Amino acid sequence: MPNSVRRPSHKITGKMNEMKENNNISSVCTNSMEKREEKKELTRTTILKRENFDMANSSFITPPPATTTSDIDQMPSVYALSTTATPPPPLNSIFDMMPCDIIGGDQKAGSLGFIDLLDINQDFGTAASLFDWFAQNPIVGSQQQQTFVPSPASTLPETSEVLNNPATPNSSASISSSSNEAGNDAFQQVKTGDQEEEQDHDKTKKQLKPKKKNQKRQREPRFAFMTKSEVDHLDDGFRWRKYGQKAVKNSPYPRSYYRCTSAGCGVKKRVERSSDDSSIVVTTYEGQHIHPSPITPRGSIGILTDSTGFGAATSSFVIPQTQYQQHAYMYSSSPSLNITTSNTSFSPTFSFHQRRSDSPASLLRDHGLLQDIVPSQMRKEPKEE
DNA sequence: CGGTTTTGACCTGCGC
DNA sequence: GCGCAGGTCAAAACCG
Repeated sequence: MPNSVRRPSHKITGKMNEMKENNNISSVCTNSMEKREEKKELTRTTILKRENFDMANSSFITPPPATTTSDIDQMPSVYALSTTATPPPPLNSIFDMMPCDIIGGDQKAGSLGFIDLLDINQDFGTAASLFDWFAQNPIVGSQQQQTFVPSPASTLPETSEVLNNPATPNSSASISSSSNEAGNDAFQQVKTGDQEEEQDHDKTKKQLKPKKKNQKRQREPRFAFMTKSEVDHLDDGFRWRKYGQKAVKNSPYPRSYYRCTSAGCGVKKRVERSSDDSSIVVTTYEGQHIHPSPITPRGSIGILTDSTGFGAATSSFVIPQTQYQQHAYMYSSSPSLNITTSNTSFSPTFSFHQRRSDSPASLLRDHGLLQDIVPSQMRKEPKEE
């Protein structure tokens, strides 16, 4: 499926060669066959994981394999950053039992659908997947407090990390839905709050083609998450075309740029590995999908769909998400960090992730990602409350 | 042949 | 203005 490296080794840039010499990076191979085989191996892992899940019954056929013996086995450490103004709306679905930001920080209609979660899950590589955890920890109902397992204080998060932003990956949000009008409104607020992007859809193109001078480039809201995976490009249910790759400063790993292949859809995403922990992949989405996911056929999982039929068509979940807190939250696994959900309104009792040099926030901050995701004012450390 | 990836060149924003 | 780094373009190569 992936074309992998299609050029002879001599085509690889010096930087890449350098990277290969210094790291055991799966994505950096000067030998195309090597890389291809490597990809196959990774894909195999992915498939195995998917097979563990009974799509028809929405349950695991066999217990998902645990990867560690730590608390992380119990539940994934999930970190999230949300950048919107108010708490998310009520979650009256399966999402009630999920860290909302995992399934999407989308302000319009929820981002990553259940299917998409699966897709992500399937590519978690060796990490204990979120889905694994969900399957094992059927937290049902509301008024439930979820305390996420802390990640090792000395290192990066062990499993996955979600950084949320108004924008979400496969948000069906751009398509109006009776079930999430509020979400749409909220989304508008979010967009206008951040920047006036009425034609955000066309904006991307504009900013690419005739780059007018003195016209400050405005970016789509972003949504980023971190996953521990051997696979760089996670399958999120959408089709992407790689349009660029750049070496990242202070990082041996390159950053790849992808664009949604759907006509008119300007959603982009970039994927890079953490320089500190090569097993962690940081995926950043930018923009809103204006179309259903083309690769979410596992419809039996579609527990929730949106009334427009959009969600139904895609088997993706649509969360009438509105706005999030106008701060960068860390859905942390730290014992002191809790997420409490309510059945009437999603008013998570967020606790700010304590500043730690090795925290995901600082990680992103230090590596230039956070600044792209979270508005500057929000990047400021939350005040003690 | 159409779609995707690769990759050097180019553009843009920003700090100095 | 200059240099740097991030982001994008687009031709060529590649794959099914």
